[in-house]
Amino acid sequence: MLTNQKSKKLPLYIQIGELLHREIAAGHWQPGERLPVESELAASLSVAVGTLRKALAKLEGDGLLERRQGSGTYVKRAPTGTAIYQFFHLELLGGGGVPRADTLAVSMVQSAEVAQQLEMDYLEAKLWSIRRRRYLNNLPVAVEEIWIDHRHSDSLSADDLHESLYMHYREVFDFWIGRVEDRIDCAIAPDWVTEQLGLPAGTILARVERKGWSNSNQVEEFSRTWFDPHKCRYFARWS
Amino acid sequence: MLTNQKSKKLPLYIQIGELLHREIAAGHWQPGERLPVESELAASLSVAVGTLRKALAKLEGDGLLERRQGSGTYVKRAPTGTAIYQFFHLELLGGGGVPRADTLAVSMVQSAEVAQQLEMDYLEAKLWSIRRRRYLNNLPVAVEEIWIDHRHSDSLSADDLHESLYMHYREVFDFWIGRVEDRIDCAIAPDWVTEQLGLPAGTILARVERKGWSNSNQVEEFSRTWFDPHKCRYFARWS
DNA sequence: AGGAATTTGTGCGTATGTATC
DNA sequence: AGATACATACGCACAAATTCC
Repeated sequence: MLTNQKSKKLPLYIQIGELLHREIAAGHWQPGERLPVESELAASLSVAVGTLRKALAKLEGDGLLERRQGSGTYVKRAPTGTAIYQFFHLELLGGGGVPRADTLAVSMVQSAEVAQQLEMDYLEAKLWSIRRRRYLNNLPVAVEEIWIDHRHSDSLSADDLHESLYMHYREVFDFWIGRVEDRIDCAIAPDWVTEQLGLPAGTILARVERKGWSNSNQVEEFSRTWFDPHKCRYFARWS
Repeated sequence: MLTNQKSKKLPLYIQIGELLHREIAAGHWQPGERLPVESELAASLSVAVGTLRKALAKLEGDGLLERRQGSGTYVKRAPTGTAIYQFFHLELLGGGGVPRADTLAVSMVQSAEVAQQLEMDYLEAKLWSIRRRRYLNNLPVAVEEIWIDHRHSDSLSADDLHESLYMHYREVFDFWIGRVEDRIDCAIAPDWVTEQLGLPAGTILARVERKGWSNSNQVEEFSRTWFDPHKCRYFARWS
């Protein structure tokens, strides 16, 4: 017998939230633009202000909107300039350092483990692998491998890539990373990593695994960064 | 005791949330137990139901409570949520884990290096050193040493300390930690650390160095946490 | 099985506080 | 200082899920 999925009505605030999400994704409100004030928007959508607020709060939590008391509700802007490094959290041991990266290799790979991290439908899906070396004040401090869905681009070569991968995403792939999760530990680094850093094979290095979500809340990248703890460290601020 | 600045009034729903958090942490409601119904709880706290609901929703988001429509609000048995302890950022490799800590030793020490981190006037100043072992789901995963200004307390013993050190600060020392900075790398752990974790001397472990600022923006604590990367890892979310 | 009571979820409206412009 | 816009807090009515008889 065919499945008889009961079409359940979603709560109004969810429907409103998805509607607004679609509007923003379609570009009806540009990044950085201010949305109509709550009372107007609620009236135009024929819902109570409280219901609209609940929808907006959810979108803010997803990183799609920014709400500022006394000012307004804004579509989150794509990061520009130095803000492109807002998610870069390595620093020299003495603090700071100017980040730079160069691309070592770009290749098409297949990895069920990574596909799962990217929440892809097919674990056999093809992925772009990008291997890069990272510098702080021109001192090589880390090596990383980044995986993205191959469907973002038919062909990809080291020459194509911007130095800032996040800038590349935004300008070429038409999305940007709005949220990431990092997990840090240490382990024996693969040989190709230690080679690039001029360290003996089998060296234990610190490792950062990252999952990155786009502005439309899709998992878009997974990466693994190995850094030399004698040269740099990961930093975090919480409040 | 050191003086601290007058605190700004927090929103009622935050106050209520923290109150309930403390009640649960203190075990006044056992894991799995159902809380009083919203209307009663709100009445007993002299707040509107909506305000209480906002507090409960936040605690649910933090993984401390579970709310079931038609049934009730329950204290979560094994919270996997990440924000049970706002500034505790270790998790098991599979994710989550209930944090616990016990105190190994409390002593008065002197360390110019740490005094500098604490931005103290006299580098020869005396400090309290608190050494603790940390657990996730009762599995020992990390060992840490925390230093604070000795002037916070004339005498300090392991028995005096709350299990949550931050709660101890707030209730006994009359300040609270509102912001921290973590720096993560890996290094050879001291012998007293590897001993406590049952690892061979000279093992390389992941290390978190933390500086904590109080509500009045003074550096109040410095700590060094060593964790076993085979058992847990540090996590961070950015947006 | 079924219906009533209980409990949380949703939605609405309003008044007041607070940050920003 | 005043206007604007979001944040907080209150209260009420009804819907949906669960529990109990």
